[in-house]
Amino acid sequence: MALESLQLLKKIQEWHLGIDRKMPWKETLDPYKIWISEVILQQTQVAQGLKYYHRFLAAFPTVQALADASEAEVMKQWEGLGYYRRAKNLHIAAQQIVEKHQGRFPINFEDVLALRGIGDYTASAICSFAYDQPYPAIDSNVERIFSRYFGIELKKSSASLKQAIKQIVGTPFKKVKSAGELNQALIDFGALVCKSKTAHCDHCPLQESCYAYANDQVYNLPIKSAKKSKQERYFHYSILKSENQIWISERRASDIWLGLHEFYLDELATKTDLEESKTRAFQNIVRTKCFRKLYKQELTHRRIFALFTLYELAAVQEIKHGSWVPLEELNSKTFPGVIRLFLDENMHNFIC
DNA sequence: GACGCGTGGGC
DNA sequence: TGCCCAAGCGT
Repeated sequence: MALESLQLLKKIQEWHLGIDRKMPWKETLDPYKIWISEVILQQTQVAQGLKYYHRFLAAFPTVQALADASEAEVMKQWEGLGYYRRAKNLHIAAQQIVEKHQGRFPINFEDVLALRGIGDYTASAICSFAYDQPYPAIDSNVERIFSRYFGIELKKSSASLKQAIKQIVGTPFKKVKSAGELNQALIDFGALVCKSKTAHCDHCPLQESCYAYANDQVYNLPIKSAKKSKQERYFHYSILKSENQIWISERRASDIWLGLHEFYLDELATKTDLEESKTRAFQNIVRTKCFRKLYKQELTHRRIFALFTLYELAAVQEIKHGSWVPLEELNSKTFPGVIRLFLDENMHNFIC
């Protein structure tokens, strides 16, 4: 028999008393720092985000500092973390805060939710952690706990599952002492006990009343959506070099790697096309160097293959949608993983 | 509601 | 190895 929701929440809070999961953003009530941590942690593991959290706050200690920075500086701090729209949106939201809230992070839930890149989860997390407002922060950890415990057969990440959980916890959430601590307890419980792939049912305090455990459904809940096949894409990059400058452009379309830089790109239809791709006819080519290695980068829904060719040109020439930058400045630009890897391995060869 | 968006780690 | 997943959001 399942516990009443208030009892369930109290059990999880009780469990949390014995947990010591130290993280820097737990040590502060500064909504700015909490905001940055929450955005970094969107779809990102703590171990991966920790370094970026410290670096980002050192570079931009306040909302005002972030708003005043250039987009390029913000992107550079985010390089390697992925989901680059998050960085762009942080920058936009900082400017929203300066314009609409005099640079002070808003306190009202609706005002927080209105900021770019902040959805229901992040607004709830910030308002409960920083201000102790009674909003349940329903992330994938929390979905998993309730879906399993009560046997809610709804799809992971679906609005219906979130709504069902809100129904269950809405009233009890207002009765517990600290909403922030409760949200933290739920997230930690999902991350440490009711885990996705290796749940620790053996020492779970809720085992005896858990629906999924009793019915052997732990790994079937919440319902997973059907996996899509991974599409492959084939990029041939021409690195144009002249007078010790390199031509780069910024990715602007609604595509992967928004806001990151790249070299002159030809996208090809097939892997054979890429492997057999000929050198290109740029003007005034002095020398051509083909790098034979086929680079590969796995994204969640894509597999990128990339080949690189270096062209030394007699003179800098105007090419649309990009600009020439000194070779020494290349490392200060922001590149996707596969280009960064290529540069790290080959940049010393650029000196002809 | 479905899809696209990155990277690193676990098994 | 290949596949799944991780403190989601915007379109």
